[in-house]
Amino acid sequence: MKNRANPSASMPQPTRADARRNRERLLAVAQAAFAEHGPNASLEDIARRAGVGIGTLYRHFPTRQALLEAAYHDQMELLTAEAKTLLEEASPGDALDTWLQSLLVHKLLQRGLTEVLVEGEKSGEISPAKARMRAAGAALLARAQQAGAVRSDIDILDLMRLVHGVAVSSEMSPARAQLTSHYLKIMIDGLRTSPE
Amino acid sequence: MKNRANPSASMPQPTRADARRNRERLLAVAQAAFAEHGPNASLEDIARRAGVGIGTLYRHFPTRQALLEAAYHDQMELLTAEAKTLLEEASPGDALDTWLQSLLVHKLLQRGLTEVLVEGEKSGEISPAKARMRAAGAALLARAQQAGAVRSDIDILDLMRLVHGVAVSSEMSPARAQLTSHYLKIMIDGLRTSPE
DNA sequence: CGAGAAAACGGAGTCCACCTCCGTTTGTGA
DNA sequence: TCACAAACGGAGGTGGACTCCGTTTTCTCG
Repeated sequence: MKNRANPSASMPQPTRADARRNRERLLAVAQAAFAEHGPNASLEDIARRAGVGIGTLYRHFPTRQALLEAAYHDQMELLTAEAKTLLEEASPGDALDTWLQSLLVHKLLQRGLTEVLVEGEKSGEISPAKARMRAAGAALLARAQQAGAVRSDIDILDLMRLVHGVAVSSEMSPARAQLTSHYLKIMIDGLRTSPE
Repeated sequence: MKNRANPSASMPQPTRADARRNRERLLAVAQAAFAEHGPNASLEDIARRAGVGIGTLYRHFPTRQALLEAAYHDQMELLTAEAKTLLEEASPGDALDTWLQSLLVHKLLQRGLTEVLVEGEKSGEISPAKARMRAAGAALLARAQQAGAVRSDIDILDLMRLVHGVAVSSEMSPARAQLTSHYLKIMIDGLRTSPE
């Protein structure tokens, strides 16, 4: 039984110049494609637009999920950073709300981020960037819970799933943006209520 | 511009005996297939298992959506009936909660119902069964709102979308059932809080 | 600078699903 | 019984996912 593929999801730093170049182009095109067509954008199309063969795409990113994660790597780092900053904010509850809102803004702009963040739980294998973001979010959540601002019977995974649900709820309506913030408010109100 | 296909989504009562028979078999197989593989089950497979050609499937149900709606027709009628019954219940708030819970139970058992209920909003064309169910749910919601048990800034569509979100949230986890009811509770708490 | 090996490339080929079109079969009413 | 509309079914075109392997490119070392 040989170990699955490369170290972290999709080898990060190829050695050869052409490989690195192709990886960059693929990521750039993939970001645009996912933003435009959602997470099911055609991989053959992405390869074509990046000017590489389909085989090259699959060598760099063995699964769709790997490509998605790589494409949203920067977004996730941004959200990680924001969570860390928000840890300084005076009100733990407000800090968490703000972060959840940021999450949704990113999700709206980058359709497909949602899937990245929630998908692949059972399949083990969480990318480092995603793990970092989760850890940062967990800290924010824990602080809010200790302050009594948020019910204690949820963890960071629940939170991610719920945000995912909110994003999906409003996805098909033309007035997505308004609905999303409306639904997020409702969910946040639900989080505030203590379990008992 | 000729009118789109037949009267309501997918002609309900074919005249010829063989047609009616095939329609039944298709529906039975489709229900099983959607339950097992979700709303993206292979249509060719459904046709094969029903012992008819793929052309026959498409003649009866021009789109996947039409097949889904027909397959879940009975479920929707049940939910409609339940909503009407619950209108008699003493506590308007509890009645709504109970109904939402039923919705989710059906959704869990019949993966894909969710999509049926939410999908096809913009595309106009709502099947009569769905419309009836919505109307019944709307009555339940209105009563709860008038009793002050539920915030007033949502309508039945919001409610359906939120329930859809809850179903999706918990879908990928192995412990779906527990998560679902947990998330539903959170959402219901959020609904209770009045907007101001 | 010029091999030669290793790494990377690319696309043809396979598989599978969607959906349409039209020649063939079947049920029904006269 | 027969004629004809209704219904059937599957071949075929489209397009995406993913694999495999002969060819090309890059890097390294003498």
